[in-house]
Amino acid sequence: MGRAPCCDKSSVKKGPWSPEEDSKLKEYIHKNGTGGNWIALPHKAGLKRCGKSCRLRWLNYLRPNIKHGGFSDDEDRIICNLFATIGSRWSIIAAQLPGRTDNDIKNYWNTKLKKKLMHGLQHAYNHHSSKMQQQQLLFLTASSAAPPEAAAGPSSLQHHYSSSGSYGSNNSSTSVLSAAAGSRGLLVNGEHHHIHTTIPSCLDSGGGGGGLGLYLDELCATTSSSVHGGQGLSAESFVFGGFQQLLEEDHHKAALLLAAGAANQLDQQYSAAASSCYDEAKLPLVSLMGGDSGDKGGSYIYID
DNA sequence: AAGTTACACAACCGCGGACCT
DNA sequence: CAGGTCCGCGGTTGTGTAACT
Repeated sequence: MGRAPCCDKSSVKKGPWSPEEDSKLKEYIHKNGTGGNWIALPHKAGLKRCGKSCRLRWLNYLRPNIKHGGFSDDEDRIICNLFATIGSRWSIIAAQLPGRTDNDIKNYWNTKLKKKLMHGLQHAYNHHSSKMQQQQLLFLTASSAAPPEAAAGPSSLQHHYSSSGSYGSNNSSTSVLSAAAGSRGLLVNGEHHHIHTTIPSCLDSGGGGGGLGLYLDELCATTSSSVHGGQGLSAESFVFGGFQQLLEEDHHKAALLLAAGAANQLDQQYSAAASSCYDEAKLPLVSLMGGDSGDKGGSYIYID
């Protein structure tokens, strides 16, 4: 037995709302409130609409004090940072931005902010990696590009952390990061790859050297690393994403490019760190993680 | 000027979970 | 406790319009 439909689809109007419908809905809610029952509301308000449609229209458009468009740099930063920490939990992100709706933020992210970040990263990457300038930089998200295995989340994947240095793990941020990472999948080309992170000397805040080995045993893997202690990646530093670098000549190497910092800091932060680290890196440099502890932190990830 | 493409935004859909009976 | 109902969320699709050819 299937789920009962929320309304009679054949008798409700769909598509864009007319000004008359808007005013009916506004007037009704101003007089009566939502009544805690969106299903019954359209009938009471004299609207031939599904309750869910009314709810959406009210919350995303008609509700007082709604702001549309024109996101500020501060808002960009907040969105990036929250996306880094909790992933695509738009309602939670929206709660931090008065006047913004989850739908608005989601659309803004998908249409503008993601591209803005990607462009900044690609620009910096190309600038500092002439060897790879012919290669394809591909944005990846679990929902759109990663294969089903990756989209299935961490439980379907095997993550092994191997330590080749002295670092500790932070369980609290592990959980946050795993949750965030679980919503994404990062495809690492078909073979067994080792991913290492290391702190570039220029950015190391003094916590000591050493690298983190993160083994990805399967074709696909979510990425997560929350090792703290100065060497690792922190939840706060994990901004979004992933990029996949498909290496044409060295075809089994793939790279993750994880954005760092807020959108308007990307070029500056990435460029500075990448330029000082790139020369040292024997393996393809694929990622910079911006630090959460001020401007000193940061890590690279590379894959061999 | 007409046709096509790209983009931004609005709206819909289906699922999971909370709540109620 | 089980089943039904509804809400809220996130992903996806649809639509209008600006930009381009």
